[in-house]
Amino acid sequence: MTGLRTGEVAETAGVNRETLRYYERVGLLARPERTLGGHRLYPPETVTTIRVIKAAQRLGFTLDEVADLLDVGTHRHGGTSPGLQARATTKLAEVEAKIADLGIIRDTLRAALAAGCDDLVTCSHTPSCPLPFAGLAEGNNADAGTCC
Amino acid sequence: MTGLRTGEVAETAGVNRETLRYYERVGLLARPERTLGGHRLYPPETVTTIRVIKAAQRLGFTLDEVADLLDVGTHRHGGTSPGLQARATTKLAEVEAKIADLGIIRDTLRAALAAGCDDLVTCSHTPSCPLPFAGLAEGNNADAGTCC
DNA sequence: GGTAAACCTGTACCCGGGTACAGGATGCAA
DNA sequence: TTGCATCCTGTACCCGGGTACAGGTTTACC
Repeated sequence: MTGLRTGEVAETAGVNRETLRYYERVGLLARPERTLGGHRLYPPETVTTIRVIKAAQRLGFTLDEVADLLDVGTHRHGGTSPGLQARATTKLAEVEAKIADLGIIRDTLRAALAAGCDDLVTCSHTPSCPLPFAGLAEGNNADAGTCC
Repeated sequence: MTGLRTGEVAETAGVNRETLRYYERVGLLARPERTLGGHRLYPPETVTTIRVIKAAQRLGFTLDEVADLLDVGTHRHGGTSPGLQARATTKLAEVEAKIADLGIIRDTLRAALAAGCDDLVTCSHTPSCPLPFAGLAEGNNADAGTCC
């Protein structure tokens, strides 16, 4: 009847105690044994599971996806859902897209700094402004040249 | 007593009508004039304001920050808060940090794919596994050996 | 056997950025 | 004047990922 208690697991894994309850609630952690008095007794590998969850989360997976991934690991008999390799490939594409997107944003911010923009509303009327006020088709033409 | 009505502004600016009410609620849009019956009558520049908001949002600013930026533009007399240049500099650093972070994640996913990981739980017990189950923020990149 | 720390439960709340009603009132054209 | 589109208000809900009580047990140690 050994096992780790909530506080021990939480501290070892570096998460809040409430987080353990939360993970149990949403099905990420199996319901552990209990003492006679009702206190949770976690098997030691729970700490590993939580680290796995946190690592996957850090890779960009949502908790729902992590739950699927853990299921894949534990009872992958039917093979109905794609495995980690397939999901990682998908996720990699997402991450790369996000990086590209942020690259554009970074370049835009740099351009705004270089152009000396200091007032969004003025900029939005200035044709030479690098900020992407997409589709300001009509509207009055302000002076060209230096922005804002 | 002319002006654009909610639906016109929403459609022209490409947002939901409810979003206008929401922006008004949180102080991003000034409360517009009303008809005698209580319908909102927006000045035409509201469309521009909304586009500015959306553009700033896309650059990574939160709505709170956008509100500040718009205030800076309209009554920047006291000069108590930093201007767009300063904020953009800060935001640029944040974006660059996020890009770097995602780069690590991308590399990790690639390593996991290269190593053939297909089971998180097994991986977590395998010393050669490239997945970062222990230390996350330290930027440890593993080489792709065979895993799992 | 006393006391303090740890634990239990349920419920509500937080963040940001909106969206979705329901039930009335207005605006505008025919 | 009628009919329908549009608009009004307030309130509640959504997403993800937790956090924070309050009020009551249980466990551990001395």
